Amino acid sequence: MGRRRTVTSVQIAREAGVAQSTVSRVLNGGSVSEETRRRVLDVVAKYDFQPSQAARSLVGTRSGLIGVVIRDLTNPFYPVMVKAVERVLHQQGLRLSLVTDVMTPEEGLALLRREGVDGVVFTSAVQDDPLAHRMLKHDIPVVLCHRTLEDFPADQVEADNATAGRLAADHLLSLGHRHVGMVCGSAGASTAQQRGAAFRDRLRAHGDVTLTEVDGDYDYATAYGAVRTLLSGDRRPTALFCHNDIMAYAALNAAAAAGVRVPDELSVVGCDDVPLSAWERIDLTTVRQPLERIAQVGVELLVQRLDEPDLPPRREVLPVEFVERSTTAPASRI
Amino acid sequence: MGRRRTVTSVQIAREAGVAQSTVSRVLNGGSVSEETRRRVLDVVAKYDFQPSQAARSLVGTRSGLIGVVIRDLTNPFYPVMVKAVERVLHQQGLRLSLVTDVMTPEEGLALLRREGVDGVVFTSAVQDDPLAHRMLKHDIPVVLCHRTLEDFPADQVEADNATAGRLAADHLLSLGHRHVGMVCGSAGASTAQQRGAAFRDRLRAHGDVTLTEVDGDYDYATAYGAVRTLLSGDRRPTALFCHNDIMAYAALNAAAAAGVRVPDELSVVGCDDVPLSAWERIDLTTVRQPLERIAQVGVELLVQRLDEPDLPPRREVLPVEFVERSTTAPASRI
DNA sequence: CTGAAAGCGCTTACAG
DNA sequence: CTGAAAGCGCTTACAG
Repeated sequence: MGRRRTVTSVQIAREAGVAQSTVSRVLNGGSVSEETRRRVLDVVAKYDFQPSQAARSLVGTRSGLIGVVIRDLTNPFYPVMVKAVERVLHQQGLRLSLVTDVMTPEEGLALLRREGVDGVVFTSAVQDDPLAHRMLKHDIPVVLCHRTLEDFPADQVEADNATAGRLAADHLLSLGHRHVGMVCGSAGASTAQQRGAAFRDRLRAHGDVTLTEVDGDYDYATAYGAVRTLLSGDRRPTALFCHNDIMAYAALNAAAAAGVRVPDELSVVGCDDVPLSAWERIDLTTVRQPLERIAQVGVELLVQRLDEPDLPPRREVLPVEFVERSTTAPASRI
Repeated sequence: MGRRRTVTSVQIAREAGVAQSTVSRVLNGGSVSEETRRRVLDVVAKYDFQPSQAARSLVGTRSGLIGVVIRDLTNPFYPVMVKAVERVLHQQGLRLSLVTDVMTPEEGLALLRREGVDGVVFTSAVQDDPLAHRMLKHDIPVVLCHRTLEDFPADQVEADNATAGRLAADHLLSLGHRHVGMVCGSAGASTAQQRGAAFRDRLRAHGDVTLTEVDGDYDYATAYGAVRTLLSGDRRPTALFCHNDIMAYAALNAAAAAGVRVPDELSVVGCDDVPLSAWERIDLTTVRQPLERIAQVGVELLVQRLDEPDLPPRREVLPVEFVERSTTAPASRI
């Protein structure tokens, strides 16, 4: 109880025999004589003085805090994303304020505003995203990473999801699959829309292919259930395109539970290429998304915007890459 | 550029026709007449006013921020831990400030001090942990979750790791394994020490068993390499106890890469029981650690200590549970 | 119950 | 180059 005794710049100043404003100038790179600087820094070092971030952001124009909005941290996709974002932020001297699904969007918005974040990185925006629109309304810079929104006046970075869907379709078609299933991501997610549309178009253009779509909501349990149902039906597909890796893992596991052999009886293609996918026990054929790059470009766009708020909104689309592993095989094997 | 125009309590006060201190009282539950309260809350609602956290923590005695120190977020163990901690903190109205391996311990310490965290949750302390000791020296309350330290005057919560090691040993012994390998966690980690010692003791007590130990450093890549080497040697063990699940996955994958069949040629036991372990493609025999409980008890201990800093340090040990799945089998099968 | 005032620890013009 | 002073947006005694 009572406040912890912390050294302040006033005490540093007193001990160094200078004004408090001089300490501030030394720490923030103002013009100070070499001797004064040395004297102050000695005292700073002696106490390992750290200026209060609260005081700084109260008086300054920046808090140095960036909100990072994700969904479920236990979905293997997000740790990779958060880590990449965190790394870039840290290089820029910025701190991260995490908003996840342990709170409601309203609570998240309130927290981010109270904390006075300089900007927000969204990684899982959905159409009509309540949080994203309201941040913008509050005049807080926003960048959409990974998932994007139509007619949303903010910077956006995404993978070339249309190509991802097309590559997946071409691969399965070339293996001779003619009865195909698609495990879709959340309806409001741009990634699901783009990947799904491109995949669908490609099959349609090819002709002579049956496509069955089920909803996996980008969620392991949902996808697991959907695939089990799909596999127990009488018109079982010979191949599955899943809109992300986590749902592909669900498909792999559901197939195992149903006694359906992969890839002999069922081919599975994912999307993202999370590190797990390269494990021998998984070894998932998938489309790699440049996650590190997306995070890096996203944070860079945001940081630029902090300096120039009136820049027109920019959109970056980053290339994907097909990664063939062992969960796909020719349809003829059956 | 220029500060964003944010509504402040002064403006709320002006519009409600009261003093600024009255707004503060309404928001913090001071004594205010029903009518005044209503008038203020109307204006607060109109602007969706959020009091500045920076100002609050500058003047108040608490920042409401709790540091959470982990290592690598992409190790599947930590997202589960962080999520559990975050959930409990959020229930308590506290915010989390994440420190990971994207920064050095020194940088982490500096950040946590600048931010004025009320306390810190450590999830991966090691003996002589530089950060943990220095936090305490700076008089900041600390709780050690999951991993603990000898002679460290702070609250600590951990699983019953000795029992975990014993259960793993008993299981493998009862299956008839007499040439056993152990993939150890980081030398400085209490979990590795306790699990390792109990496992070792049990084998020694049984007698007639060869134990080969390798270092996996609680790291996927390190464990993978160590197991590959172990499996290519001439005295290949028939069973492996890995000090955590992530290293067990590495063992499973290394075995697959080496063409060693699990469980027929090699039994593998992990420790932790992360959600991944239940996947059909993994289906790992392991010892479950009550992660949610550890997080919850840890945060509770910390929150109590914020109110009563002079409480003697407490230590909680939570029970583990053996989970038999399909990565273990009798040694006689070979 | 309510208001005026002090003060938290800084940054940033403003003088000198 | 350096110091004195204002002020960021709150909470918390202190009067009334």
